[in-house]
Amino acid sequence: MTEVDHAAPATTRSAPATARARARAELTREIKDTARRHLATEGAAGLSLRAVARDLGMVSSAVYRYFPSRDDLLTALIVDAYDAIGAAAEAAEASRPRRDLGGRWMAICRAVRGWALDHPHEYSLIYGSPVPGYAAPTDTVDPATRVAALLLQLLRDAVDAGLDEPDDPLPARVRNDLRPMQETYATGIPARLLARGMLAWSSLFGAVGFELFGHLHNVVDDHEAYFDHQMAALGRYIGFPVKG
Amino acid sequence: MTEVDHAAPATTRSAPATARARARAELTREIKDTARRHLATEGAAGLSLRAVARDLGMVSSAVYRYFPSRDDLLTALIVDAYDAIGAAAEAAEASRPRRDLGGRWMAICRAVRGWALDHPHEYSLIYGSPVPGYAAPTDTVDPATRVAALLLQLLRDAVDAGLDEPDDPLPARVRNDLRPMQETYATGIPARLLARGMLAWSSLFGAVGFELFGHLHNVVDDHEAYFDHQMAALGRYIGFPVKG
DNA sequence: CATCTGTCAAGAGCAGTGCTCTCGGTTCTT
DNA sequence: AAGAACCGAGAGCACTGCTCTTGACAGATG
Repeated sequence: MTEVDHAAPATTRSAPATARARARAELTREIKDTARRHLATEGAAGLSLRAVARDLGMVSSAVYRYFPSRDDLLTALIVDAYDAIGAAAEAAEASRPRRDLGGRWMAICRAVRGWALDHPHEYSLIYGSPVPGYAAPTDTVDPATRVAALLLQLLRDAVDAGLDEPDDPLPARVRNDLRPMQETYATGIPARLLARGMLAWSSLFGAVGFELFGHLHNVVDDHEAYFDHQMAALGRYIGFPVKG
Repeated sequence: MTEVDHAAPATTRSAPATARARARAELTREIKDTARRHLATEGAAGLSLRAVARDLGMVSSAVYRYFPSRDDLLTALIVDAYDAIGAAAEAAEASRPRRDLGGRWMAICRAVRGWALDHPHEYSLIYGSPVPGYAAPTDTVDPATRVAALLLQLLRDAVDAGLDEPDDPLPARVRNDLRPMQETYATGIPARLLARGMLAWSSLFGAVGFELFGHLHNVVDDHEAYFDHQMAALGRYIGFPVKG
């Protein structure tokens, strides 16, 4: 989405200089949009470049001018999906008062679940099994961290608000292993608390995945109430004051 | 895997009466084996009936005599995968003394992770995003419950051993929602404990999925130690005595 | 033993896929 | 205005899942 800016140094970023570049940006967006629509109905494996081209009234080979391969188109969709779920979580979290740690935690959880239910195939794309034969390029790692960054900030705020470090045993091996990332992204968060937060992190996506992928079929009926309870319990486990 | 038995009422089940039936069973197994091998290298979406046939030295249309469609072959692989991971978990759990609740919990967790790492594509098939355009038939639900059944038995044993029900708040809505399945599969397990167990259940697969699908890249290095610690913490959260 | 029925592998063929290459025409740059 | 870069169209390659037909064979029946 920012390739144009990289390639055209001396142009304003909102309106590309040439008409060609403008048309290109427009068409790139349209391709992604229809691809996303196809993704929503057919799923990732059913995403066909030819079908997308057909929908746009162009010939299949023309699409290759914009995305050199099907995987590149997929990558663009993955980046967009990470950005979208990150933005959804950020918006939900920001709507809560900063001191309401439990509310912010629940807001993030609900936003993640809500976005996943609204965009199941896009969620599968980023948190489901990786598309076989497709290796996520490095462009995807940055937007992929937005939700995690939100949770880390929440932990940091909790520490500032006086949240005690839990007294779990934490093996030295794990403590040392976490140190590099702790120093880079989680300054100020004690290791034991960080470990608990990371457990909550993967458990959140585990719960969403279980619901979305059908593993709660015939087990739970009121998925929303169930999810809310489990995430509240998880939040309390970390130490957030969650009412429930 | 039991179609022959259903269709041939008056035959011993170990040795099919006719040579033809024997050959058929043999070839069915061979097709599944090579399909599994292809799955391991190409992934689910790359599973090609023609390629499987080629490997077996037969023509593609012949495979359709054994599996009416690609999806049916996939279903067979899914059933086998559920059975295999269930068997792995059962075997690991059974190797622990019955009273060692924490050890049994950790054995199950490690077995699930170990099997997943050994068979990543098969794991993706059953616990990753569902294959698009493919609806899991009812044949798959039974073997899919083996790991969960193991955990429920563990909870039951814990109750018998005197494990107290946690004093979390549990909304009446969730309690009522869980009642039917509680009465069918989880008799004797108090609702609050059951809820915690189910959180651990989805968290276990969330953790395995996160590792397998690359979400811990550049976050954790020593995945095994990290996993062990998180599962130990989770086990203690349920109330199992896990040393760590 | 002969015959009849059901099963099997083989091959051709259909519609679809990702992707490459070439061919003209347009557009931007110098 | 000339040259370069870009673009859409079309043909074509190798592949896919799947269907249909054909001829060979095995097993039960007369």
